[in-house]
Amino acid sequence: MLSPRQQQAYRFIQKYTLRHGHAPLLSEIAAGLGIRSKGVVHRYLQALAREGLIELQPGRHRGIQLLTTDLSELRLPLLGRIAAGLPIEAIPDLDEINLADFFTGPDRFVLRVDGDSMIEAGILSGDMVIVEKRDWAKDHEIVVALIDNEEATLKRLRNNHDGSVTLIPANSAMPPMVYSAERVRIQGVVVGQMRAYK
Amino acid sequence: MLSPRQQQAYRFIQKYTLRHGHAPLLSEIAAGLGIRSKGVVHRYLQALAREGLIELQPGRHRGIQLLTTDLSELRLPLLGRIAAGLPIEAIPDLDEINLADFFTGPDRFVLRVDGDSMIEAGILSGDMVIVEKRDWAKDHEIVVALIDNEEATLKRLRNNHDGSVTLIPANSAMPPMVYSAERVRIQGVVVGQMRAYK
DNA sequence: CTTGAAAGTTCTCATAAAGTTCTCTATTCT
DNA sequence: AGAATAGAGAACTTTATGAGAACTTTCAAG
Repeated sequence: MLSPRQQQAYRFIQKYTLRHGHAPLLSEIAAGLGIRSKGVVHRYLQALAREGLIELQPGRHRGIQLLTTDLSELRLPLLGRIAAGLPIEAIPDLDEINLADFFTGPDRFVLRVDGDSMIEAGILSGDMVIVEKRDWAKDHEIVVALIDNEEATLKRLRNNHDGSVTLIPANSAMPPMVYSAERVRIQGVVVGQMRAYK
Repeated sequence: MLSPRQQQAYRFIQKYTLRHGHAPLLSEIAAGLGIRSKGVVHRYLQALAREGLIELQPGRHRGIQLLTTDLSELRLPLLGRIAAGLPIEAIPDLDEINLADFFTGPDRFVLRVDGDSMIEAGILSGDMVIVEKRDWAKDHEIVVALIDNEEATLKRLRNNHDGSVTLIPANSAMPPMVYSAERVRIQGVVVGQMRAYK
C-alpha cells in the first residue's frame, strides 16, 4: 500500500511518461512534487519498485520503467486532458476518477441503446446509458419516455408552455415530435453514458 | 461480534480505502465518526483486528490492511434495450452490469477529451476516454498518438502499406494527416468512453 | 576517446505528525 | 451494583517526509 506522497510520485511519472514519451529525471519528479531533494525522490522510487509498480535501471538517466499494473479496482488514474493538436495538459486538482462516484447513485439502471436517434448527441447504437429513475425532467435533459404506454424512446425533452411536450431526436434526419402531456410518461433521465470498444 | 461503533469504524475504513487507495489515518477515522480522541479509534482498531477483519502494522502510518476484499459494490441493473420506436425489451441473459468489468483492466488510465476532433465517433469534448497503454494498434482503432515527441492527439489510426501512418479525425472539417512511422508514437488505445450529464 | 557537467545513489540529520499506551470519566444495559 | 461500551486527553514512541552533503556513474559534446 502506497503512502499519499508515493502515490503522487507514481502518478507524476505516469503523466510525464505519457506526455513526453520517456521517463522523468529525479529532479523533475522533485520539482513536480514540490521537493528540493532528489534523495527523497529516490527513496520514493525504491518504494514504488518494492511494490512492483516500476522497475529501476540503476544509475541510468531516466531509468524508470513503468510496469503493467492491474487496476482491478474502481479507481482509474486521470492522467490529463488530451486535445486535438495540442499537448496533454496536466490536470492539477483531479488526479483520479472514481467510477463509483461517476456513475452510481440511487435508483439508477442501465439501458443498451439501439438505433441512431441520439447520434448527434454522441450516443451511438450499442452504447450503454445510465438512467436515473424519475417521472419528471427539465428542459433539455435526455429522457427515457414511454409514449401511449407502448413505446419507449430516448429523446431530448422540451416542456412546452401549453402543457404538451416535444421529444427531440439528436439526428437531423428525424423530426421533433410534439405530444400531449397525457400520452408521454417520463421513465427516467439519462445521467451518464458509456461505451466499450471491442 | 462488533459493537455499533466498531461497525461504523470498519465501514468508514472500507469506504476511505476504496476511495483513496490507501488506508485512513486514525485522526481521519476519528473525524469521520465524530470523535476527538485517536486513542479511542485505536481501541476500535484492535477490536477489528481481534475479529480478523483487519490487520494492523504497528506504528505504521495508515497501517491498516483490510482482510476481506469485497469491492463489488459497483453493479448496476441492466434493464433492457431501448430502441427507436420500440418498448423496452427485457434482455434475458444479462441482468446486471459490473462497471468494474466494463472498464478496468491492466494498464488503463483516463484522459479527459478536449476538442471536437472525434465528434463523429461519438466522443465529445469533456468526455472521458479509457485508454489502454500499448505501443501498437490495429487499423481503425482510436489511439493516443504522440507526434514528434511533442503533441499528443486522439485520432483514428491507419497503418499504410509503405510504413507511414495516417491519423484520421472523426470530424469532416478536419483532414486526415499522414506521418512517417518515426514521427508517431502510439501511447495507448482507446478501449472505452464515458460521459456524465449535468 | 576523453572529459566534465549532470544524473543517480547513499548517507545523516531534523522535525512535524502519526501511532501507542495510559488514566479518568460518563453512559447504558443487565 | 457490576459490566460493557464510549469518549477525552496526556505522555510517550515511532514513522514519514524533507533537506542537503558527498559520492559514483552516465552520457553527450568536443
